[in-house]
Amino acid sequence: MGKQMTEMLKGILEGVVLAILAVRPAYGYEITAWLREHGFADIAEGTVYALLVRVEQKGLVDVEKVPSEKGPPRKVYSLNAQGQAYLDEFWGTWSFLAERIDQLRDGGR
Amino acid sequence: MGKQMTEMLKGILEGVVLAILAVRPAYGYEITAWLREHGFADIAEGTVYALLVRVEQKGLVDVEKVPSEKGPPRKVYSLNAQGQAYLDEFWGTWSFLAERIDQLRDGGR
DNA sequence: ACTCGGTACTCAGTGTTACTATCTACCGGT
DNA sequence: ACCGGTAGATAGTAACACTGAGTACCGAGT
Repeated sequence: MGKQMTEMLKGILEGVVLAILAVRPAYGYEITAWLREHGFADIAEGTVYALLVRVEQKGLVDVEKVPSEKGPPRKVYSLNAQGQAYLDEFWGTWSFLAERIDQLRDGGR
Repeated sequence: MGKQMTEMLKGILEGVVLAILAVRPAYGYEITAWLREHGFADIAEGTVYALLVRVEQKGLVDVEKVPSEKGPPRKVYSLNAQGQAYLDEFWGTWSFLAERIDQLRDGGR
């Protein structure tokens, strides 16, 4: 994947992950797999975990340790009220940006 | 403007500026003004100049000094072939991302 | 019993990017 | 002579995703 994608993901990936958590709670490994399946091909594992730590510290998600049948216990993240508010704001910002940029593409004005 | 916007702009602003230059050549101050008028309200002046230096060093634009009636000479930037190629790639990346994210918004899948 | 592959998470260090704040410089009008 | 608007440059900072390595746990095959 290009460097462009990498840079564009900044500030977007966080919203994407929160959007995933809005559908249903999930744990890091699962989210990474989901992203890979859905076209965000080359997102490093470490990136997702680091991001989850950040959103946890910001208080946007609740965490629950769940023992796994294979491997170490899973940290299952779920969106809380504050996270939902943040996500709503994210969609607002995204809509605004996407609109401006699509406008820019067809016609330059 | 929120911190979210700031972070989202990373990797996008460069494409936006190149898209502006694709329509017609322009200089830094002009680009800043254009951005302000078109809703990218709080982009600091220094940001645009730094960005222009970057794209110039990457060889994506040609530069021409044009004496101004007011103030110091303008550095007029115009998109060259390499810049056009980069811009095309940017649109490709953007389309991909925008599609995934819009998909994510309505329904989570 | 022992390795091996898959699952799951952690962490230190790096590079890119936009912001802030400040500075230089030129011009016309008062 | 000064001031506001035009035009550009620069040093330092913070945020974010990446790289690369490491830890740990389990079940199946040999």
